[in-house]
Amino acid sequence: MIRASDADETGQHRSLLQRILTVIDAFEHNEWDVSLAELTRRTGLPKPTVYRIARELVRWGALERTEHGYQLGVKLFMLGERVPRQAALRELAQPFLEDLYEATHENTNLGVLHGTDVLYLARVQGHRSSPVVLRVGDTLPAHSTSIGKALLAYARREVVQEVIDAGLARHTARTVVMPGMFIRQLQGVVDKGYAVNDEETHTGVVSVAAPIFDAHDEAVAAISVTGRAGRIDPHRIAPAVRTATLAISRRLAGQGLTGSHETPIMRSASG
Amino acid sequence: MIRASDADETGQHRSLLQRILTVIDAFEHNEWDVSLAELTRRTGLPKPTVYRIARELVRWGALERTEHGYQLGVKLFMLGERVPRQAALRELAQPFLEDLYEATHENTNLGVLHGTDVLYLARVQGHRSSPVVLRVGDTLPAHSTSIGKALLAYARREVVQEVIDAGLARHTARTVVMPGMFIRQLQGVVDKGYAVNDEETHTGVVSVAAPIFDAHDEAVAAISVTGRAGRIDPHRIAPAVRTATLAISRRLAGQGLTGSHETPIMRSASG
DNA sequence: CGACGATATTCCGCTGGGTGGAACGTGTCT
DNA sequence: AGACACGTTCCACCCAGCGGAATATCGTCG
Repeated sequence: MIRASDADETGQHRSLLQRILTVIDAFEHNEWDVSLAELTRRTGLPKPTVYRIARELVRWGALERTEHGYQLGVKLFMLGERVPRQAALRELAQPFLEDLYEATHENTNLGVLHGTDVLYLARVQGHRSSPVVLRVGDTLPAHSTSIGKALLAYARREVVQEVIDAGLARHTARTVVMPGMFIRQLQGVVDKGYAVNDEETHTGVVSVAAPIFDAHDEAVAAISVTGRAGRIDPHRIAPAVRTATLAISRRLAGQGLTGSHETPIMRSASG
Repeated sequence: MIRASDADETGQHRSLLQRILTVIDAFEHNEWDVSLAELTRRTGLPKPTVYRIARELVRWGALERTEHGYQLGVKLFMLGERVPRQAALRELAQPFLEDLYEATHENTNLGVLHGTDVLYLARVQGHRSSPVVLRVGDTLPAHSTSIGKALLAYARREVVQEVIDAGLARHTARTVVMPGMFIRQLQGVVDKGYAVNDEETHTGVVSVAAPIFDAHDEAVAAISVTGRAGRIDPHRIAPAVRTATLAISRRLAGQGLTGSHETPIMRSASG
């Protein structure tokens, strides 16, 4: 049996740190009142243990007490905003997202690759936005989003292979699920300079994305505009998206923001 | 002496949990390459301890390895976006922030009270924004910001007293530092329905804010528009801000979002 | 080139912080 | 009142975590 004796798989939590993280991880998106008993159930940890950990986390601010339980605390929000790469990209891209929104009045998004998914870092959302519930911090499969395709088109082969190996899961009738077709699409993205999502994630929703390059010409993020099929024409909007991403790329290169690590942008004055 | 015998003050870290949090807390805003030695210094913890904790946190994703050290990891960003109250308010307010930005082309902000400070939850920032560096997740003293005054004007007496007790620190020549004057200003806010910051935080920067009320008529957040003094007239913009906050308040009440705790907004379908 | 200083990483025997089963207190059903 | 579920406290056991010290690694001097 390959099954190691560690016996984590099912939720064996050796170290305290593991347990703490398990507790925090037990909270789903936007849950506002998880009881201690519920946490005990989800984590599989003994009740007193969860109780103590939760109490300490509350003291720190990572959790907050609610009427009948706990919720994630404001401290985590503040910490999340400190994460350097995310913060830097967001800050740089935001004005351009605004421009795009103002020009199109459709949702505009900023996303990066995170494994085989797209992680959304920022989003400009108006009143009559598309029906899709998509929050900053959420992830979607890379192969069925315009941002994902825009990034994969310029990514290393292994990354693309990883996505294909993970399986091109079908979400709608139009989702591209054949590896050959998918790779051909990515080549098309390089040719045109932008990627289109034609109802491949949600029926009735289309989007167009273009990549942002850093100083090393690596595609580190992408911007997309999303809207209802029929109401917007991705190919007509594409030039605007490209204009924005080119501008951002230029700034990024100027500031020296590099690839996945080492982010010398906005370093403190001590440098 | 009030000083408890706990002996935390200087950095006595009894429990492992304390230590972990100390390590995470050691990261400042947007730091992208903190060495292990530096963390050791900041936390005051033994080197091997910091090393082990950092390694585990990297495994989990709360930290990431960089060329010569660590930075806060994407996992924290994702967690931060899960925090229910912040996420709910942001999502609700964002379209209106966009409206205000489009109408004024000045920075628009969403903030809440956090102790005696204002915590900024969202921000719409254009190209020719004011010179003030203000990031989402940052805090500023409540008494010298328009959002802070808008919220304090409707807050309970104790909260206002707390701010005054903390000291009305002077930031510019125009900062209101006299308690009596300050309280009179807050009464003026209630009369007019909006609060103005007239170069009280940064010279040359003015702003105007109005509060957002929940179903219990508690002021839970506020929206502001910020711009260079002379270029914008707070009193002229105020009606637009108020229109936005009234609309948000109505939606908030409709969804039943309540005060500081228990946030039934967007609860999962199980409810 | 070798010595030095600063850093990252590993080692290992000791110990006290964390553990979790059990008991207790409280609120809410039928 | 009894039954149940939940939050909270207790306490004796014990192993996870500790941290001083040793080792490895790197860059930078004289």
